[in-house]
Amino acid sequence: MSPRTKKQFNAIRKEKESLILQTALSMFASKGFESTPVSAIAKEAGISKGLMYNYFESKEDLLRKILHEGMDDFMETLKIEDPNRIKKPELEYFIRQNFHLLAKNPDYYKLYFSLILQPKVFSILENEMMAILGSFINAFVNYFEQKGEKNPYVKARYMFAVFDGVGMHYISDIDNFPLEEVEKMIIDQL
Amino acid sequence: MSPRTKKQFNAIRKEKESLILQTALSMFASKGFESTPVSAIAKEAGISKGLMYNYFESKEDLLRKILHEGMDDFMETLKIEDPNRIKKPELEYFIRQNFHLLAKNPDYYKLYFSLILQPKVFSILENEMMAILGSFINAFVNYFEQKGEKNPYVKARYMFAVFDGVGMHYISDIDNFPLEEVEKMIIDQL
Amino acid sequence: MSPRTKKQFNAIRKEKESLILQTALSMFASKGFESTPVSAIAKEAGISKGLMYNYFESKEDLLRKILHEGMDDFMETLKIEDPNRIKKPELEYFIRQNFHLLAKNPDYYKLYFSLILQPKVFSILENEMMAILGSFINAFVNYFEQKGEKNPYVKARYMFAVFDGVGMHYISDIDNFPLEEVEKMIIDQL
Amino acid sequence: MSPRTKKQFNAIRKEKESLILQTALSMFASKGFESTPVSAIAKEAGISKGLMYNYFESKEDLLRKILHEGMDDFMETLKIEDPNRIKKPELEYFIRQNFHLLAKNPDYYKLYFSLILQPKVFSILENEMMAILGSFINAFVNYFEQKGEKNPYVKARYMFAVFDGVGMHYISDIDNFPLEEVEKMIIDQL
DNA sequence: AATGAATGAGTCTTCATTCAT
DNA sequence: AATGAATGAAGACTCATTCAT
Repeated sequence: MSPRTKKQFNAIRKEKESLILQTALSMFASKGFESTPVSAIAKEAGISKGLMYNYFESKEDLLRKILHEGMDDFMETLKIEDPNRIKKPELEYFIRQNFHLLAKNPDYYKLYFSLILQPKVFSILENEMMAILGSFINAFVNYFEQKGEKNPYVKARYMFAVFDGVGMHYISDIDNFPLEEVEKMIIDQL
Repeated sequence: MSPRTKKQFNAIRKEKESLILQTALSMFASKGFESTPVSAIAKEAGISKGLMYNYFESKEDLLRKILHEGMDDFMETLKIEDPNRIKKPELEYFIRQNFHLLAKNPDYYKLYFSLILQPKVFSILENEMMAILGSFINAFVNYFEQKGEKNPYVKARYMFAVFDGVGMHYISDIDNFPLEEVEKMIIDQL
Repeated sequence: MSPRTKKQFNAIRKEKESLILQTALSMFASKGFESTPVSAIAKEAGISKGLMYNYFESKEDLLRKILHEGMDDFMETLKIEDPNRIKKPELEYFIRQNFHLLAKNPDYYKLYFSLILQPKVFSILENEMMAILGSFINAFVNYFEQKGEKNPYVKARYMFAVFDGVGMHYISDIDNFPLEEVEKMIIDQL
Repeated sequence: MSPRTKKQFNAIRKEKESLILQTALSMFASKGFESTPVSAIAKEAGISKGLMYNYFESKEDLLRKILHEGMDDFMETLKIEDPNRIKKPELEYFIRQNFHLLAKNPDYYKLYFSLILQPKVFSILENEMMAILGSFINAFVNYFEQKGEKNPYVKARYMFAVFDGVGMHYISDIDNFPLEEVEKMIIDQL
């Protein structure tokens, strides 16, 4: 009968928030953002519509939080020690991790790709994504410069285009796309 | 006094249809399909909402026609004589044309990419797109086999992933992406 | 090359008007008035939408003319010589004609019943119909009075209710409804 | 402070659903189904358009529910113990009830008659109505057989045609149609 | 913290009618 | 007399969001 402590409250809140995020991610991925009503997410998550707005300011806010969470994971996994002195093993690791995340979390990437290409949604994250992409590109440019490559910037942009292209094709055709072999091929090209 | 001739009517229809298609393509590309109301297209095109439905059965029909037109252009431009005996110059030509279309028609590709990963929309074109992709992949596999490449299928899928990746990054950042140099790099890799 | 005479023009006009009326009647009967667009009638009749409005002021006008035509037929067929001195054979004749028209022209009665019961449409014809019904009822009241019936007015209203009820059930189930036997039964009851 | 209980919600739902059904019935009866916009029902009921769709899936669903409710009343009131051994008092009771319902609920019958002959709407209820009509006709056929009537089937169909005819004329001219006397006349004829 | 009734702006679509030719 | 392009006013329906309890 004693009132719950603040800690308990927070734990419950966090758990419910996570449930909503998971549910929304899965539904956005399979039906699309615009085609998934807030009411459907609430029903699937087993809570009321009203309560959703206790956790997220708006549907857009919910989306933003999902994408941020994924981006945080991404950044976490792909942290580069010193972007100015990146070495080949590190680069290889980066690429492997990149594809590893993809294979491990196809739902998230399905959502990511389906959203990133929608102008309206893209605008929500444009700046953040560009900042991330920019920092990785810088690291790659640096690497290719060290290697004495002729057009380091071109090569770097090309590499990231390749990552996304492979990602897209993989999540579009998971059963047939030869992800591992392609990964090998890319690494060999370095 | 006398009614317009059939020729006159046809001219009107053709012109207006084209106007609507152009307007819609441009708006779908910049705002997204779901986020572009029919009313907005009509206003932009300077016609009434109702007239849209004189030319297109539905918003979805309009989309389908836009996509088909683009696919026809694509097929037209990239026709390969004999897919079983493709030669290097032909392949080069294919790649150049591919990027040429991209640079010439960024709006179309913006739309194409924004749709390709949305389950609901994708189903509209799934079969047609898969057939096209499949035939091109076959031609590439064939080419790489002739060249004695180790994993022709892997290489072919990789190539198409690269095309889409480059396309995506180009249309996401037209001003900065070094399309020509990347094209050169890809051709040199052959 | 000589211009058509006024007579010819009139003949053509009349023919086309009749074509439109026929087409509209048939379509209204099978799909309903509200569910039959003017454009569909025009197409079915093989003329342009615009021309329709050369013949009829509006869709409602077209409906009114159809109904009037049918009512004229009805009146024509069921003319009663002297409503004040109606005799049994005349009454029998009236009833027979009534059912005869029904069996001969089910399409028209389908339309008639489907419309007469729609408030909006009914208001178009309310006065005219009521006048007609009223005059017939008077004749019947008169007849039943002569016969020394107790409640001539009640009997008369009952009779007309029966006519419409039988009409409705007949056109709703033409194949099974025993129209002739029912007719006989009604006449025997007189 | 605390959310409403389930009971409270149920009470609200029941009351509002009933309000909408009543309002819609009344408006459909006076203006017709097709000529009554959902927005008008909402305004008349003092609620928003959107709320209508919280209670009914569609305008057609609303119509269906209204009709079903009326049919349930009808079935309830006119339950016949053993359709194979129907007796005269039971039959009289049936007829009286039939007309009683009519007089008590003219709006519903107005709607019923306005719909019954519209092909599009009729298809919604065709099967159910036909089943009901069929079962009653069987009971009547049975009764007339027992009575040694010459053409029991004809007589039965005639009776139901009469019921509908009287109903039609009554609801078309409530103030003047002598319903009670007609009822008496029908019963006397048995 | 929690509910779901309620709102209202926005979306697609239809169609009677007009009009330039 | 004839065409069909064009309009615009409606109509059904959806859904993010608010709010009383």
